[in-house]
Amino acid sequence: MNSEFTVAVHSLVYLASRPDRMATSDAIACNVNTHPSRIRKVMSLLRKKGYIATKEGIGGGYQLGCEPEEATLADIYRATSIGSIKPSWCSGNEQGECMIACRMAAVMDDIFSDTEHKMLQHLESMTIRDVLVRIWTTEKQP
Amino acid sequence: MNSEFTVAVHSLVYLASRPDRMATSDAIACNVNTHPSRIRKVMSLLRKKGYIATKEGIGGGYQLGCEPEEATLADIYRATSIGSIKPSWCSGNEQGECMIACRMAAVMDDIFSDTEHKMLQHLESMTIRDVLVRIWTTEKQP
DNA sequence: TCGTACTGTGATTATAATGGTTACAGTTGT
DNA sequence: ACAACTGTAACCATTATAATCACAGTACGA
Repeated sequence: MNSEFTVAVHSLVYLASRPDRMATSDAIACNVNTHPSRIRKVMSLLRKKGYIATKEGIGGGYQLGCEPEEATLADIYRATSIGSIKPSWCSGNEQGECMIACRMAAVMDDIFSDTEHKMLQHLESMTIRDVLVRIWTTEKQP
Repeated sequence: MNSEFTVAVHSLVYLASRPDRMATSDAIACNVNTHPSRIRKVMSLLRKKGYIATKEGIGGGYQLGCEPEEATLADIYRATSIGSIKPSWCSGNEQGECMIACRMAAVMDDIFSDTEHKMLQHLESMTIRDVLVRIWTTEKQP
């Protein structure tokens, strides 16, 4: 899982928590604890999938483009991190003679793909609203 | 998922494919396509969990310490990659005033932990033997 | 018992991935 | 026109990853 997912979920939860469901990249970045430019990049991904509406120019910023109880973590994962379960390094050698060396990468690909699918099924069960509720009900660590 | 998992699975499948279920780190490294030293490090993790027996000295090497149909990918994941689903970067600020900034990291930790658990349930259903069979039955890409 | 072929592990280096930062063009309300 | 925003690309710093090196320890066999 890459950290764009974390940034995306945090940003959406933050927006969902605001009365007008709006904020600038500066305000979000400050809450997420990263750079506004990074927020804008992630928001750009979310906008393409309709989870965010943007308003440029003065008084602009980002607004939630969906209901918090409708956006699932699976949606967010698909928008920001699809494929990230698979490590970039691959074993074996496609051109070799040995069947194992030659086919392992493809078999592992399938396994990662199946595993990601299972993971998505799980993420499907959690929404942005659920995350917000978890925050409200989690005891602050002493 | 980190690539130690890939190395571990590949190595075990390779061993399982050999008549005597033995090989040196050099032979495994050559098949996996990495450095023998890396293989030895991963084998070290697997040995601690009993999936591998090692024999030092001349004529030594690694031998499968389990039945291929008993070692699940979940076992291998636990031995090599536990926790790797969680990105190293965390959002928010634990010391802050804002509930969201303050608690998001902990909530995301829980989510990652639950998700990893689901992933393990899935990996539980596949064994080293299954991976070997997949390799034997997968058509080589043209 | 010495030499060779192994493993075990720490240290170092090279490379790739990640996150932070800057820069600047485009947009919009005042 | 200008100030306050977003959109994106480019670049730099840091971190993570994989490769490599180094060398001590072990075991077999001549």
